Amino acid sequence: MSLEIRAILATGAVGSEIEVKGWVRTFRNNQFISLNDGSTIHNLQIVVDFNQTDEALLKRITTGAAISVSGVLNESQGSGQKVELVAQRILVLGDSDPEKYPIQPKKHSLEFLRENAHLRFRTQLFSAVFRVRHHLAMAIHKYFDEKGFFYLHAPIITASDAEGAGEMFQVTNLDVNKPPRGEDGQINYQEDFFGKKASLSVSGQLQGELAAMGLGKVYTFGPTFRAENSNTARHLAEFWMIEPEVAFMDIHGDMDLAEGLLKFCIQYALDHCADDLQFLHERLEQEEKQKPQQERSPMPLIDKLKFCVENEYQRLTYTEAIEILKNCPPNKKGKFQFPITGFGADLQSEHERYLVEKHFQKPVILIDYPKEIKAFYMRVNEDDKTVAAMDILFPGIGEMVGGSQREERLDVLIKKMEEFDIPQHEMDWYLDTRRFGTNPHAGFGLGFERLVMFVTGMSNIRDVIPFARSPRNCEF
RNA sequence: UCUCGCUUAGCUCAGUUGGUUAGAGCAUCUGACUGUUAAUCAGAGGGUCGCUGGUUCAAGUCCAGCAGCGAGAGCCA
Repeated sequence: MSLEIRAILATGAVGSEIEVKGWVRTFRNNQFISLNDGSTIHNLQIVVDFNQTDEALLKRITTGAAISVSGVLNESQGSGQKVELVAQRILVLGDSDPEKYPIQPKKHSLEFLRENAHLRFRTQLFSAVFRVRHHLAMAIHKYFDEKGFFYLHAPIITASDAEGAGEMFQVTNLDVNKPPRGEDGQINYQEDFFGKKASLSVSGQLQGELAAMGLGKVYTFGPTFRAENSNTARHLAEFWMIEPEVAFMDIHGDMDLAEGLLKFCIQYALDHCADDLQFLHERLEQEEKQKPQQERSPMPLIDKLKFCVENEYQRLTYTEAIEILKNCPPNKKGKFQFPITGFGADLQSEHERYLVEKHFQKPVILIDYPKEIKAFYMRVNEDDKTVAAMDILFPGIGEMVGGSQREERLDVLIKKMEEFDIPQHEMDWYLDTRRFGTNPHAGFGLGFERLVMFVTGMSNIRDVIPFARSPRNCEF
């Protein structure tokens, strides 16, 4: 039985005879193997007596090779590690041709590793990122489970295109070269697999609302698809989203739920990923040193994470934010590309960044947006000008969470749907929630990859998902 | 989709006002050394300068188109 390196480093007894399996990171001095098995960021040092080892075997111990080693765990004579494994028997399980293996014992650019996404799990950086990603996913489930939520599997294929969250990917098994057409020349979707036009889901919210109207508190956590031609470091065509939906809850409860979730997840990562976060922290500090003083982040990674757990997020209304922005120096000096003149304007990235990174210097929750710039299902406030929407903005990330209290009044909702040009007959099942036992309820969407970005300090969203899907890119 | 930038060895990059045979570090290979931690020392191999076309006696270098990648913006999570 071979042991995990994580367990050996944590509890391995000096003098014990053990076996390990892993991949060679480096082989120094014909004598020292750095072995990693993915269980931890740390490597186990294997000591080889090259005088007693077959030369042909030594030549096969190359970067990337999979090996099995048995021997005795000793206290290390070197200063880099406490214990090391003195090899008695080494087996090469899988060779790795050093002339061809792309991952070298040297620094690689993130772009290069992205092109080699199938091999990047073998680097310290990406193994750390994906271990953190795992723990954050566990934290999501733990938070909701402890609060009595039920995990709802919303459908991935949907025939509803009224969610308005973005462009959709069509799902069909019709022959795209010669689809069946009706007399009017239009494609006849009655002959398609579902008997109607279908797409990949852009949001599980509407289905979440249906479930919340019986189960009370539910959340979804699954893949979500947007066919937008977005080419940024913050968008993916396929990403994972968490969408809780709660009956009998207003916008303030919604904010508490979201802020609590973010703090819980960040604390969970601090508790469960200390070694990986330490590595990411140091990596980021190295990177910051390369940057000019002005562009440097005001806080190192772990301090920033602790700050976001310990401090209240700044809550303010859209109208208050507009006042701050209208009177702020960059607006007065004309530094904004989109100057703020008054109520009604949608906030651009530059405005959100000013509020979060310059003015408040902490996460910000904005509520009560003008009703025209938000989705049809958000509840109209008493002023009839704003809706009970909330966005949580994070430094360096932008919008982490978008949520709202839902419009529970049937007549108001129908009127809004007319204003937004949403065909009522297609959404009858949704309107039934307002016809039968309607009540104030609320929910939000959290972009999982954006949370992973924030916690790991990675600056490109394609580096926190195993295999990124983005415009013109569907490799692996 | 828009704006800007980049594309030179396996990787990261340098390459002057256009001018002989395009360089460095790392990696790889060979040898030496053998308690290393990005090991060290000596040597070697490695290039269709993204693609297509143009200007010129002469193009890695200038121009145009295309492609890919990146940064920012829009859309949003």
